[in-house]
Amino acid sequence: MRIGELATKTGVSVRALRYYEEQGLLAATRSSGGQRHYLDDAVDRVYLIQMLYAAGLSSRTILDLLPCVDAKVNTPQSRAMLRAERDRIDRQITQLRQARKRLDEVIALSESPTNGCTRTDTDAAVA
Amino acid sequence: MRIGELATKTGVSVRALRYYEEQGLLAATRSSGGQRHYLDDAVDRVYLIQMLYAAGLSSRTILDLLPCVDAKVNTPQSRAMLRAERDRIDRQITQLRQARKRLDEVIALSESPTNGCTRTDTDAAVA
DNA sequence: GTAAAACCTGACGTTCGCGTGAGGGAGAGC
DNA sequence: GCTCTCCCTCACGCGAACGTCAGGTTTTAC
Repeated sequence: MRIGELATKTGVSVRALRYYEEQGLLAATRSSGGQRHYLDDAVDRVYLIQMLYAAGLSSRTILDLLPCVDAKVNTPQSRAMLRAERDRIDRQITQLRQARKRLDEVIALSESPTNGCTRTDTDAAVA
Repeated sequence: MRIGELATKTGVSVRALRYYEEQGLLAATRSSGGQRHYLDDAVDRVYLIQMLYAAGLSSRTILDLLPCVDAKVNTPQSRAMLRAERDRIDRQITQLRQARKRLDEVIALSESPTNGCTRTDTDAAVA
């Protein structure tokens, strides 16, 4: 398939797909005219890349990890890298949970009936 | 205390603290010579700001939320904002867990003894 | 009173993951 | 062969959270 189709299938912009290629994350063959052609499994590849981006990994880190995910590389170094990233994600989840907890406390306080100035949306609608 | 002390106490750079003030997140009094002076509770304030940054909130969002955290503002709008951010954090945690799961699968595979090319660090040390 | 820290205000630089034209070729339908 | 859509390669822009000089002032220590 060509780049436009891959873009609509994955919901990722054409610009982003070209950027992924530039970063070495997504390979494509070229037609005689220079246009990119992708195999069907590129769709999953893009999803995977997006997932890792969403997890806060940089292009560089993803580039290092992809060969491990493809099981083409399996060295002590690559496994250490995988574990390091997993641990980083764990720490990030912990941080997020702390922030969430903190926000929850504030929300609970602001919605508590003991707080004089609490007003619900329905109150506001009535008023 | 002055800005340098606050920086070392919190582990945040002097530049960052000045940036927080610029964004309206962190107030400071000034000496006659123009130098910033902070109260002791500024330390906790900085930790809170860092926590919210780590949770992916922008300066602007933090600026909007801080009065709620200080319980100085409690309107239907502010509560909706708090809940919206909490939900965003929840979604982010979900995404992170997915990525973590994916990495874990890869790690399990790479460390599985059925995988021919698995080699532990101790193996490497022996070899 | 003098030197060394520590501090001040601009203001430009950096990184990342793209968005957004500009200007032109490739490919499919008629 | 013509047009229309899709695609190509530069290449600049951006927004966020600071880093990093430059050039000058304040505070502190001796």
